[in-house]
Amino acid sequence: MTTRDRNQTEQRILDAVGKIVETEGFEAVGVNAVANVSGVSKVLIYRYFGSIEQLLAKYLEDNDFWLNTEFPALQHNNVKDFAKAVFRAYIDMLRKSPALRKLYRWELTTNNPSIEKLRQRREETAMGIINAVCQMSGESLERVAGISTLVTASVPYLCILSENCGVYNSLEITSDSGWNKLLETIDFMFDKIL
Amino acid sequence: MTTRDRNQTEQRILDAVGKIVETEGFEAVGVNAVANVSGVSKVLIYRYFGSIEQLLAKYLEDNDFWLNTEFPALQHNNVKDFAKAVFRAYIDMLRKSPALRKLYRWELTTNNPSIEKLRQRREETAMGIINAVCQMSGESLERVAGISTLVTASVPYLCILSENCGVYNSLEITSDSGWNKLLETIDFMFDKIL
DNA sequence: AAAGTATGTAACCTATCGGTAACAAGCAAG
DNA sequence: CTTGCTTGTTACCGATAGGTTACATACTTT
Repeated sequence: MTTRDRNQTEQRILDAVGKIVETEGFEAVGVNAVANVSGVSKVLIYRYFGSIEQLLAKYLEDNDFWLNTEFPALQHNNVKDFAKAVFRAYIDMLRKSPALRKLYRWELTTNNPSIEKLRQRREETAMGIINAVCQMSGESLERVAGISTLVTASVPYLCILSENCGVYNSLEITSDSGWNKLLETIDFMFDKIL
Repeated sequence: MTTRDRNQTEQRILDAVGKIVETEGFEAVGVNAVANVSGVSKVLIYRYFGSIEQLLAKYLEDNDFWLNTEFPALQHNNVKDFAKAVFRAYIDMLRKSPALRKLYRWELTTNNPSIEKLRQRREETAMGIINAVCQMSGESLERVAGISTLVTASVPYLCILSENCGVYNSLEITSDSGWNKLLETIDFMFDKIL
């Protein structure tokens, strides 16, 4: 394009990254692919972003992927409902966002400074919530962390898997039907445990 | 090599696949890589196996990756101990085998007939166990399937992640320490729920 | 108007990928 | 011995990857 507008060009490049990420994942984000999808010469990618790594870093920065949904305000009266709501939001987030699913998938095959930073922020957010639940419920840190881990680790796995596989343990993970059953189980678990 | 022994050559190729899978994962298994690692001309890979897909199919067939550990014999007297033992075995299996971790990782990014077959067999095995637990405990299928899903989905996720990340929700997923805490939580959960 | 800088493209380079053709050498059967 | 099949290697092909060089065009500044 001969628009001669650096800001617009940069945005065009970043938009192309987003499109590729959503459809094919971070693994597919290369100079040639971005150049083709954006319609911009690949030279400009290097000129404006330095490298693909830095381009991806910028993309991650723009779409702030560290646990960004505003979590339901801490309701100090009811621990169980709070915990349930948090996980519900977490599941919704991952089920709705292809890009986020692709990010979680990418993290399983790759490691780099951007990802480590993301993980660190996520860890902080998660531990904040976990500590809050600990105080509210009187349960031990290990217990709450353990339960939380079972849920927050299985969810991305199932969400990623659902793009290739329809049924897991007889649950339809591609439709609300299966996820509602899972949510019921999670609710039940918190009722019994917390 | 000029050994002139087809069986041995085929084995050499398959061994190379195994080595690549364990270290770099299924994504890295290409003709050139296999040829280099095995020291065999890549022409022979095509001649003896047809394609990389078929080579991988053979590899998966040889190392039977469908939930293959002999699970603790069904103890009809104690449901909880049975469930705990099953998951303990599952975790051990995944933590011990790099190849199996790589397989689970591969399944999240790829789909093909071999993988679908694996998933189907796994589904059957899992549902066999789940149904057994249902009958023993009197719990509903949805409940048992839900709980089982939380565990069997979070475990591969954490095992894969542990190759790039040391701590998750304050748990050390790279050492026994973290996993023991998780096992305690699982035990606790079964005590409270089943 | 002239010089310098910012924006853009086309063309090229090297490396590597999957895949094949052509050829060399061993071995078995007539 | 010679014919024919099997096992093996070398060398090549086209496609595509990341990355760079060289050049054209516009805008800004003096």
